[in-house]
Amino acid sequence: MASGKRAEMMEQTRAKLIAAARKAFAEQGYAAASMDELTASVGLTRGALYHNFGDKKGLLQAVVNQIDGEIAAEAREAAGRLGGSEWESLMAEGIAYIEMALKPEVQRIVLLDGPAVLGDPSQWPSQNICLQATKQALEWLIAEGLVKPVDAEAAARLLNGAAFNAALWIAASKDPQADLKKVIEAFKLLAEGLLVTSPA
Amino acid sequence: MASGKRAEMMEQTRAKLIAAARKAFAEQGYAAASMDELTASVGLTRGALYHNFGDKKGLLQAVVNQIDGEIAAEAREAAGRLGGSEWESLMAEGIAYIEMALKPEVQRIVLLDGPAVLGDPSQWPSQNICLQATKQALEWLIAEGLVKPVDAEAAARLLNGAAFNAALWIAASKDPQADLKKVIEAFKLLAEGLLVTSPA
DNA sequence: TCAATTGGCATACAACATGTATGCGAAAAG
DNA sequence: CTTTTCGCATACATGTTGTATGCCAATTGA
Repeated sequence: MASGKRAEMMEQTRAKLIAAARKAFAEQGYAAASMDELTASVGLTRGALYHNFGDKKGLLQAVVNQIDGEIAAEAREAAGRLGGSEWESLMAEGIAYIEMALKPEVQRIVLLDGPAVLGDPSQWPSQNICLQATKQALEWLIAEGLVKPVDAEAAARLLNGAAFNAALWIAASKDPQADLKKVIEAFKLLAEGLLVTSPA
Repeated sequence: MASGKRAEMMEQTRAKLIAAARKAFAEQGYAAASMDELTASVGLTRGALYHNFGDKKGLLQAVVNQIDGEIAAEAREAAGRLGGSEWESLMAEGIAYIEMALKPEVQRIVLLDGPAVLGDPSQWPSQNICLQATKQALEWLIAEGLVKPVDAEAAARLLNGAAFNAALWIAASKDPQADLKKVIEAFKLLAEGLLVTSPA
């Protein structure tokens, strides 16, 4: 059993640091966030940080992992919510990505600072969750003969890239609600290029 | 008429600084690049930098503008090289973007560090050149009845996002040449979702 | 229960980085 | 030829990351 009081406390400090970092990174950006202030805001010092996460980059990685997990869970839920076809689930998933990426927190941490500090998102273990889901859905659809025989990984990567990048644009838009509708429509049209039979 | 010796020298220092920055940012990344080393590498000091560009971010902006200009020029050339249809030109342009984005220099400076430091690329004056070109091509195709009546800006944004993001993935791939072919094929298929009449 | 030891976190220190204020010297102006 | 301008170097102030060290509570073993 164990895990004792020691490990329990440590998990708590890790959680506190991640929460504080999530807030600081979202509000000030990664580069501008001071680790002194960040740790002090939860009653700790940088000693706790370097002991638990190695360095500033390690803390960002932990934050990104957490957010990405939430995004993947949300997307899965959105895909399963409506009991539509596999293709409709894939569309729902892609649209869920776009909507998640509208949150300022996700934009700054995952879409802007993340790639700059951690490198290509497709290399993150967390991001692979999203990509893998899209890829597997595509592979199933291809095997089923509903989608043209295209490289699933390449197509998944294109769809995700389009979705995330579109979200970045919407966030800076004057009328996010209206532009979101336009993007979703265009996204569906684009994706239908992969389908064997044009819908309706 | 002027421009005199003074302004001439200043243009030269600006050019030297931009060239040095382009090299340093590409090799070490924006955050890790030391402005002391950077300026010293061309026989100057940070005094010249802050006088000419305001701050480190201003220098990055100048570098990004230069690279983006080159990308737009290259893409236009690729689009005009083959005398195909307007649609084929659009595809050639998109593919040119993907290929440009394979260069490590472009990846690190424009795709990774640029957005983190300067914000959403669609707000950059330089990036708008690429987007505007894609958008106008789409508008023409829509007016001509060749492309479905979709919001041109949204579609352009999706295409560009897909292209650039795919390039990021290819660069980390084990077999870039093979994956590039796959991505181009998938990219064409996706884009054809916008066409009114399926090709072939 | 008590001594020994582990280890999570605080403290102190060293190396740098950016941005600003000031000064010099050559080009431009008159 | 004097005066002014201004591009750039120099010097300084402030803040940041990462490491080395120390302390004290929690664990372990008898």
